[in-house]
Amino acid sequence: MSCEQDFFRSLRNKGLRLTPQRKTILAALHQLGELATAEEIFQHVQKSSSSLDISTVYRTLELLRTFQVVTCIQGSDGQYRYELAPHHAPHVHLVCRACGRVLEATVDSLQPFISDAWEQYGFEVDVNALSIGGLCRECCARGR
Amino acid sequence: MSCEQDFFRSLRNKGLRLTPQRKTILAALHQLGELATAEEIFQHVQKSSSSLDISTVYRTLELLRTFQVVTCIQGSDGQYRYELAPHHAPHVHLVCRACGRVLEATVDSLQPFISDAWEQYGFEVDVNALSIGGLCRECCARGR
DNA sequence: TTCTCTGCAAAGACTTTGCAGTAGG
DNA sequence: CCTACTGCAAAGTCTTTGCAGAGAA
Repeated sequence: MSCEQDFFRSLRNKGLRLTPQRKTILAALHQLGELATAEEIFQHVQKSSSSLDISTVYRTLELLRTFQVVTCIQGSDGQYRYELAPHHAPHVHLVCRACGRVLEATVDSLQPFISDAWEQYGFEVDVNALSIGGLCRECCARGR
Repeated sequence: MSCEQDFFRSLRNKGLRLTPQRKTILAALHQLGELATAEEIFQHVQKSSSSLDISTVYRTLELLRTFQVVTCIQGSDGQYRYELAPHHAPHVHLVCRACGRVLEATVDSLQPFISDAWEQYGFEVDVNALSIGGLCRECCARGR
């Protein structure tokens, strides 16, 4: 995966190292695909018999975040959730406050707001780490 | 403040009670105005010599939230911040990921997105509890 | 070899919960 | 007078940190 190569290069530029643990976590992120918590990544890695510490997961995710290899949002439960920075189209996460489900939405219709935030407030919206709270179809119907 | 009257009515409807602590916390929210953490509300109340427990603050904020008297967002530090549900125009919070500052933006330019989320995904956006991450003007300039 | 990284264990920050006494309606 | 509410203390959850040994470059 080219992603690892890129990451390795970024690391080397700063005198940092590509350890097996870091490879493993990067691989887990690929496999999990969707937004995953540190704990979920940890569990996933445990299953594939590699052993590593949860603190390493946190440290690595933070590192990946500073390199913009992953993005992170907070779910409705307050936990951080990570995913690989999209090579595919940027998207927004719709987080249901009732059931916690996360939908992905395109950002097209958000464009006016993004421009507006920039022009009026000089605020640069993190398009790739956007989470929008609300109620999903099912919870709406259920009258929550 | 009419807000307290309304709250009292809502409480009574459910057989709940309007205690001095609840009044105090509601007053603190009025006085603080801006987004405040549970801890800040607690501190504020301490100063005015009323004594109450931090757990009561949490419990009351949760109650106020279920009655939609307050809305709550998470700051860039992951803490929950509360404010009275706007009688004034709904607004969005722009949260700077670098310095934590929170700006308020109007929701007008967000309208296309809100409609889109509803039409395409059946998702009802919480307009009053929206927090958008990004970089504020200063942190942008500082090259973060 | 050098200096970053890891695992371990412990601490930290914020929030929630159980319980017995207090007090609102 | 009933039962919701509070303060207290303790536990819980997620995340961070200090340190000494391991291992990448």
